[in-house]
Amino acid sequence: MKTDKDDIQTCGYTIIHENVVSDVRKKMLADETIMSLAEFFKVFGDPTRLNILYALSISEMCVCDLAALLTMSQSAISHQLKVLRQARLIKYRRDGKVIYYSLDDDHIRQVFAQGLAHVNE
Amino acid sequence: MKTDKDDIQTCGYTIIHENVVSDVRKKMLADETIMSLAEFFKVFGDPTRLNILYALSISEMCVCDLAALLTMSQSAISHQLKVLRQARLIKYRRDGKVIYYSLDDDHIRQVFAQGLAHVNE
DNA sequence: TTCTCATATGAATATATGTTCATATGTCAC
DNA sequence: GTGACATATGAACATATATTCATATGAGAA
Repeated sequence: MKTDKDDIQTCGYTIIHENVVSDVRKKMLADETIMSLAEFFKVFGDPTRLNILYALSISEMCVCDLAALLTMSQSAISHQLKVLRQARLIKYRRDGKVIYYSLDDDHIRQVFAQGLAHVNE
Repeated sequence: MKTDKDDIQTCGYTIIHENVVSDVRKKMLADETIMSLAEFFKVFGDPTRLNILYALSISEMCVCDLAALLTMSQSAISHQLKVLRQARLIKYRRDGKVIYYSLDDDHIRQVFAQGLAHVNE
């Protein structure tokens, strides 16, 4: 029967605390869950998208309004809106030629709040 | 005195709803705040860092333990730990040759919870 | 239909980012 | 001091990503 010592190499994978590692391993999140979480937070990791989300948390807006507000090209805004749509964070409605975007997730404001709590600590 | 119509061009910056835009503009976050927020969330936007943070939310761990747990190189883990340190999300203590990392932010678990709420909806 | 305008999207480009590899640092044991 | 080991770090590389540019789509007006 092998002892702990036998497993210790150069830290190619020295498990210094086997019990801790195996214990934590049991409680880790599933890979897909981690992946989904990372995708979710990645969306918040860009200033443009944060600005869009924050603006939409104040009022429904059309693409042109957002472009004017953020002084960015319509194309850039549209591309980011697509990302936000795919993340199921925003929804839209069409009125003639104009498309109005708004938030489609209840957690967004809370996520903002928690981020701000960290930033303003 | 110019009317709204005068401002409408090709949408190079057509402000379709001037009142909405000026109204929202007043309530927007400061640029630095948005930047800090983006930096904060960007840290959560990577599976490796999420795994590390989640593991540390269960137990304090050393670098080798984390490498073994996540089946990644010590170097890769160290680099990500540096990112997490710079984001002030983790702290460490030294015990001989071993360095133990742990969470250094109370919001982390809540941020996880909110992310999971979105993912599991 | 044809024109205009609001929006969407594909391709290209520049920049950011995660991992690896090699090496450096720091601590303990001898 | 020297050697072993845990960790840190700089450079290189490959991949991801945000914006721009050009163009396409879709809807109302004439």
